[in-house]
Amino acid sequence: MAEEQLYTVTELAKELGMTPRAIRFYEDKGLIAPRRAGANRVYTPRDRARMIVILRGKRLGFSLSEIKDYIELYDADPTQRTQMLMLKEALAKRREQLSAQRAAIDEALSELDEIAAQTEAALQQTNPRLRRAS
Amino acid sequence: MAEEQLYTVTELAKELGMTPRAIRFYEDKGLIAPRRAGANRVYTPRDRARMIVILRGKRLGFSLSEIKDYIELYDADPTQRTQMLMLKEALAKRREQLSAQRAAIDEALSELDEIAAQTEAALQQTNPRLRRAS
DNA sequence: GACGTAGTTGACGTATACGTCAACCTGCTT
DNA sequence: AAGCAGGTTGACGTATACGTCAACTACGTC
Repeated sequence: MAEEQLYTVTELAKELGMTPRAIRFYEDKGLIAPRRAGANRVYTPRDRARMIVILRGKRLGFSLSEIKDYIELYDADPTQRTQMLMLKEALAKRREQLSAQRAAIDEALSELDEIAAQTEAALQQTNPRLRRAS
Repeated sequence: MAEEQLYTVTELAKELGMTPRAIRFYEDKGLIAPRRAGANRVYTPRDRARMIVILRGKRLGFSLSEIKDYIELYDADPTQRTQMLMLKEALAKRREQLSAQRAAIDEALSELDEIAAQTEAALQQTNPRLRRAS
């Protein structure tokens, strides 16, 4: 049996580029439940993998409670079709949201450019060098 | 002299698709300061125009305090070059942020699609119809 | 045995943009 | 006079994801 690497909160946090506080917070929210050595949290590679999944969820813009829901489904049975289908649906939904956000940003960008152009034009009017040059 | 249209909070709110509470909130934050008739707020077309500028700022993703700052600059003197230049800079900066957000969303989208593909593949494995068909 | 390091819990703070009361005032109408 | 619509302020609540602090415990060391 290969010895499993074990981590403390601080170690795991450092490895994953997060703070111990955040990890404990996720535990409070029921996203992860490490074993204990006395009162101290002890994380296994499995826990580490789980944290990575959580972080990926965050990157994708899911809220902690959404992440929790999907992790729980997965915990129940990773091979269940129903759960896969739900995941697919959730992904599609999130895709929609992201696309919408993207579109909103694009709109904001063009409105912003418009304003910038107007500002630029106004600047030309008052530009001391150009006032005579034109 | 044409009679200036005057609005109550509720009227202005309705016209601009917002709530009276929001308008009062902006006032608290120093973004707008309507006249009063006794204790009641009275908005002029100028105030209305100002609110529209505020709303545009929000659409562009500026925070209320940022909006306040730029409105104040504009109040000081709308034709000052310096202020125009500062505005231009702020717009450019915001443009950066938005582009970055857009890029982040694009990344999230492809990561999401990747996961969806994996999920799909896993589904194929367990799909009762396809298990024999293939 | 005092000390430093690390860990624990619980409580409170932070930021943003309002929503939701509650209690009160006011003018106008019936 | 009574009532209603609509306005006012102030205080507290909401949601999210932690940060910060305080007070305490446990462990190994010198």
